Amino acid sequence: MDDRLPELGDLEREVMQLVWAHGPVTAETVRERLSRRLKESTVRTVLRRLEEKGYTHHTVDGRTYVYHAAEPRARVAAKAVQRIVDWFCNGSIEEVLVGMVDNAMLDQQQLRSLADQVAKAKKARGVKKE
Amino acid sequence: MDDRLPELGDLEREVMQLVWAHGPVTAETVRERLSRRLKESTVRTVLRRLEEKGYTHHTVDGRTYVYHAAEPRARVAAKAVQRIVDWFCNGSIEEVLVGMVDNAMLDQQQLRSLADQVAKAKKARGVKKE
DNA sequence: CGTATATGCTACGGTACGTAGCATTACAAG
DNA sequence: CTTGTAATGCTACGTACCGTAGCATATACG
Repeated sequence: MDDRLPELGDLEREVMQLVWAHGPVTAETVRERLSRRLKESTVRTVLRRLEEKGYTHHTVDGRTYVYHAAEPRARVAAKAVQRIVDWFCNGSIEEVLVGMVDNAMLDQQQLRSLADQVAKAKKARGVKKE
Repeated sequence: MDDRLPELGDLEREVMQLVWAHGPVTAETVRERLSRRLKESTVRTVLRRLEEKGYTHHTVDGRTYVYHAAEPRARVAAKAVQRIVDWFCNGSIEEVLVGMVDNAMLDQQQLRSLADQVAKAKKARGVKKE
């Protein structure tokens, strides 16, 4: 339930954004929305690789593959961050946050308000895990 | 002052850990401390690439290159996190933190205590930027 | 001058990724 | 049943990155 997802290339990431943004998608719908105009087979290859990597899974509608995100965007992002933390800071999230504050990406007030938002978000969603 | 550092491979990351952990280092000292036993030239190549990538810079002591970390570990980690946030969450740090809580990497109490620690760390270091 | 040591430069094999072509299959229309 | 169309399956190719290392060269010291 907690596998490490492999990293993504630029195009793969761009495609995942589309998968997350516009519900389940087909190769065609992805192709239409991409900035660059790529061949169908290119898009399909990317989608297939994303599935191999565990980012999506697909269902079949008629003859057409419909791709769904395997995990919500926020969770994937969180895992990516977790990996960073493990790599660079021996698992210490504190150190990273301190670095962010230090780097002016974040200030204390923001951090505090984040704590509130998170608490609210959790409560709003219900306890779900109990 | 705010360039995007390229990503690192596994060995490169391991070497950076040593650079951060044990002050300025030479290729030899890195080699001695590495888990695997690698050739000198290998270590030097890695160090050189790290410098090209902007992670280190070197000074010369006699004939020997001494490598220093270009930026503190926490700052590099923070930048890496920032990149994740940009990629996946359109710059919303909130979303990532919510995801982390959701993923049980972090809970509200931790987050709150982090806010305190960060505040304390900042104060302890002095205002430095004003 | 010769020897040890440090650097400069180049290389090679594997893997990931962007990109795409070709073969094949399935279903619908005639 | 035959044929065309649309979707998939499989393979490939070039480039870049990275782990790994060899060989050539320069320099300090005895």
